[in-house]
Amino acid sequence: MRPAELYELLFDYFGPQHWWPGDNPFEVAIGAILTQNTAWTNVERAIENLKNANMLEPGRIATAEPGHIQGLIRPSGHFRQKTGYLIDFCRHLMDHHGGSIERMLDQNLADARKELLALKGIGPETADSILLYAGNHPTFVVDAYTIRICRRIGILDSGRYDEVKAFFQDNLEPDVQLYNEYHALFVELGKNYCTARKPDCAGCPVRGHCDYSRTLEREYSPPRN
DNA sequence: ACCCAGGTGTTTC
DNA sequence: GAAACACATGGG
Repeated sequence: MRPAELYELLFDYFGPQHWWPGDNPFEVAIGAILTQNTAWTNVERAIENLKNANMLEPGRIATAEPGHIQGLIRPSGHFRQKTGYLIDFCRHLMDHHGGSIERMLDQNLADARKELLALKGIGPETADSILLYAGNHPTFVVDAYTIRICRRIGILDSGRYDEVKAFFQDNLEPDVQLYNEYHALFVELGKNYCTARKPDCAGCPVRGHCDYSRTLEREYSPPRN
């Protein structure tokens, strides 16, 4: 099965996903950091707390007391670590882009990506999420679901981020809306069917294409706690 | 009481 | 390089 066929299958089954939830590019970026290894419902609480405290602004977070931010984003988990990430990110925006994430992302894709990856707490997936969902750049987002599902289906063997990303970008047109839906559909499929360590194939839209039993012994899982 | 969640950084072979 | 571990809350 090719990437374009898989997309069609998933889209026909799940429909449009309307990602990314968020009122503006800055909120999307904050959400991308907060959702690292964390359920989205917990991130919603954290973002709501930031809004209610009138702290969802680059200038506010950049100069905030860490303890203040920690208390607000506590529900999203890893809250001390993520507080540092948020403050560093916002200071960078203030120091280099006048506090405007739009300005930061309004440059060519490669340069913007490199700049994001240089920040502490922003790895490849978070960088690509921000570029795609906040900056409308055509960059394919890879996550643990993407890797696990592709290996089970057997359309891909590598578990390395850059190789998986390249596989999709080499086999699809660089289309922002396509990449947007595709990643969201992988997450939806992963949450509902291709769960970690369990087949759970009843009703799965890729049932019949899946090679779970063969790949079980070298199943991909994210880092354990 | 487990296991997991829209990862990343650090340490250690 | 690649594994292994820390980071942490909330839901199933």
